[in-house]
Amino acid sequence: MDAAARAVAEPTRREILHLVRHDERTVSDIAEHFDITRPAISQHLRVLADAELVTVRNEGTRRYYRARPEGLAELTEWMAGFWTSSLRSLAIEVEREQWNARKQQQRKSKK
Amino acid sequence: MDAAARAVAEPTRREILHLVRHDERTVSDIAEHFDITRPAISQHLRVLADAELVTVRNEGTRRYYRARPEGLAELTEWMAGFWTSSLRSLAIEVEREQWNARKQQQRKSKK
DNA sequence: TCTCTGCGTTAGCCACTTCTTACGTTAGAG
DNA sequence: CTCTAACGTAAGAAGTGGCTAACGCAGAGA
Repeated sequence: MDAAARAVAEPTRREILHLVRHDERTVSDIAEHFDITRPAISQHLRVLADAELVTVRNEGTRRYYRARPEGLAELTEWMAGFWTSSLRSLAIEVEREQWNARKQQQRKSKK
Repeated sequence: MDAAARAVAEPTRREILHLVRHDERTVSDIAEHFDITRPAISQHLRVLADAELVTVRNEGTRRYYRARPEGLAELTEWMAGFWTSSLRSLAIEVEREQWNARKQQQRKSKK
């Protein structure tokens, strides 16, 4: 969750998420919408992928990125539940689990 | 909006927000919960205040900080509205449930 | 008045982030 | 096999962010 929050904090990454929120796009396609170079976009996509906010599909030499709805839903839900004390421990636990899951490079079962 | 997203990206600031989410607290009071110095807390509070996520009340030499619910609500709503309409309504539903739970001041765990 | 408390601000340092340039890799075309 | 397109990655520069130490300032009390 910490990774997702930091990923969304970047304006460029938010624009990228908005671009791939419905359709999948290649890296070059995404890069055309910005003034920065393609490698910079690749690095942003890596951050988004580590935060599990996007998924990738390989097709030949091309890589199609797409927003991962579950990750975004988790982030939104965490945001909404930030205020209630009853959900505090839950949020912390989820954050810890996802941190461990990321370190172990394994997929976590979603709610 | 951009300021709010950046403010929440910091773990320390999220903890601060959590501390003042219900009761107002002084800077020294907040600083006692962390290992960092009081000026560092002041700087974090300034970021949160600039993002309009907290409000201040002066009383003598003391400054009481408190979370500003509207600020977080805007952030949550923006997050929810970032994607598809289906996810949006889901997130709003969750938010409404938790708002009701908070109003009831009950400690029961909710979904 | 003088002193103390509570807090904000500044300067400087260190760590992290973001970007570009250059290079390495893989898959398909010819 | 050679060439090219579409990537990822490494390395370094430049910028940003968070922290501490030191200082400044206003309010309360003796």
